[in-house]
Amino acid sequence: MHSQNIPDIVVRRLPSYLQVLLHLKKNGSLTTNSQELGRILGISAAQIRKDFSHYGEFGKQGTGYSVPYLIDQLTSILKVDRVWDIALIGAGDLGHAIARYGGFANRGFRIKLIFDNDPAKIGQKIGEFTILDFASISEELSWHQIKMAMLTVPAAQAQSVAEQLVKAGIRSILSYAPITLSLPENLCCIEYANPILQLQHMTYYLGASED
Amino acid sequence: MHSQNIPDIVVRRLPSYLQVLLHLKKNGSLTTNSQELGRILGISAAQIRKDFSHYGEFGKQGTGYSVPYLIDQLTSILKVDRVWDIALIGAGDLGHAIARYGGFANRGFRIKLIFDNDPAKIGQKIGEFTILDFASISEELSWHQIKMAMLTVPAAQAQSVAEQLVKAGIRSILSYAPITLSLPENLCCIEYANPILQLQHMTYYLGASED
DNA sequence: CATTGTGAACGGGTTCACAGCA
DNA sequence: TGCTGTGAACCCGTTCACAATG
Repeated sequence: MHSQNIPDIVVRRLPSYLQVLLHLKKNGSLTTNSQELGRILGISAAQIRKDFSHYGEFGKQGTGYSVPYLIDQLTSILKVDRVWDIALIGAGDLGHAIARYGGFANRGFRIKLIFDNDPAKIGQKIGEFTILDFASISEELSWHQIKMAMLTVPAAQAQSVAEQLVKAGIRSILSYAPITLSLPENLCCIEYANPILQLQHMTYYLGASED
Repeated sequence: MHSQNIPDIVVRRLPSYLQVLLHLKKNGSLTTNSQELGRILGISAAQIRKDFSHYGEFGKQGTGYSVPYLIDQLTSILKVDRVWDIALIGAGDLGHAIARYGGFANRGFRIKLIFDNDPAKIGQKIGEFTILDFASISEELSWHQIKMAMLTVPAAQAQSVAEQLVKAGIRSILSYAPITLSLPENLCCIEYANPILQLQHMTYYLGASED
């Protein structure tokens, strides 16, 4: 481990490295190298080596990297060598879809509680979950020691709800609301999931002739 | 309009500018300025002015920007001054959820066709849609003049399906599959939607003490 | 007088190129 | 020989600072 302040742009690439390594492992690869990883991810081999070098020396000259060892290292660095419980806030269509989606569990994340503030929804079931009253969020999060949330409430409520989440102890928010949240950034880490923005980025590059 | 090769990192910010402007307009603002936009988005005012300057001079000294005018400009630049039809590939849980999600229509995107290759699903209904046979994708896309696709098939099939999409005329793919697609990049623009990667990025910053 | 548009300066991320090592 | 790890060079995006202007 070499340095304290590793650029966030480096940190953002680590999860995709882990994803590729898990894929390689599933296909039976025991070793890989920076060139192969770069080819798969579409980035340069030098960049991958440099990124790893922020955390230590994981490879062997002439051989490359041990896939299982590198997976262990990245898993540890990303702190996903454990299961993180998540609170889902907002039991609308999107919230329902996410609650029913099974893809998180096998990657170290587990949706544990679901909240809404609509009296008509509170108490109802989504699969195994019972929708809880958002008014009780502080006690529930504290009891279950939950630090991460997914936010699927309407845009108009997202800022206010996010502020209450931080007050209730949430330290990371993955927001599906199409607004930029304003929170004390030393208290809470925010990521946005917004397919509209991604689609608009792509239409930019679609030629005028194409319809 | 000043230049031809505008950095992609600039292009990626344009959709979020548009998002904020639409939000301001809904709240009744007729004008804004680079400082306000920067504050809302958490980036510097200089950066916003520089970004706009790639495309023209949209503001007035001393006054700032007209919100409706800037919306028009960005809408045109991003080519979202029209409706884009989208093909949804994969009618699993995620595909169903996206098909039922109503948030695309009011932003210029419309899911038009849904495909799957599972005989048990072909012909079934999702809301208004009938699931079509993936084998007929070329004719359908060509008939409907569709250039954009959302990919919600299992990871194991994603690469092969993506290749067939490109052959069938798709030029932009928003992929929900947790793998990196390898496609001729002059033929197809790819975006990835992968909440796992975003969650792993956030756990990196969650202190060891927090559980 | 407030705010834009922009050349210049700055800073930092990427690539290069090679020493070092299995 | 093959590939890593890394200082140095390079490149490019961001910020600065100010002339221009309604």
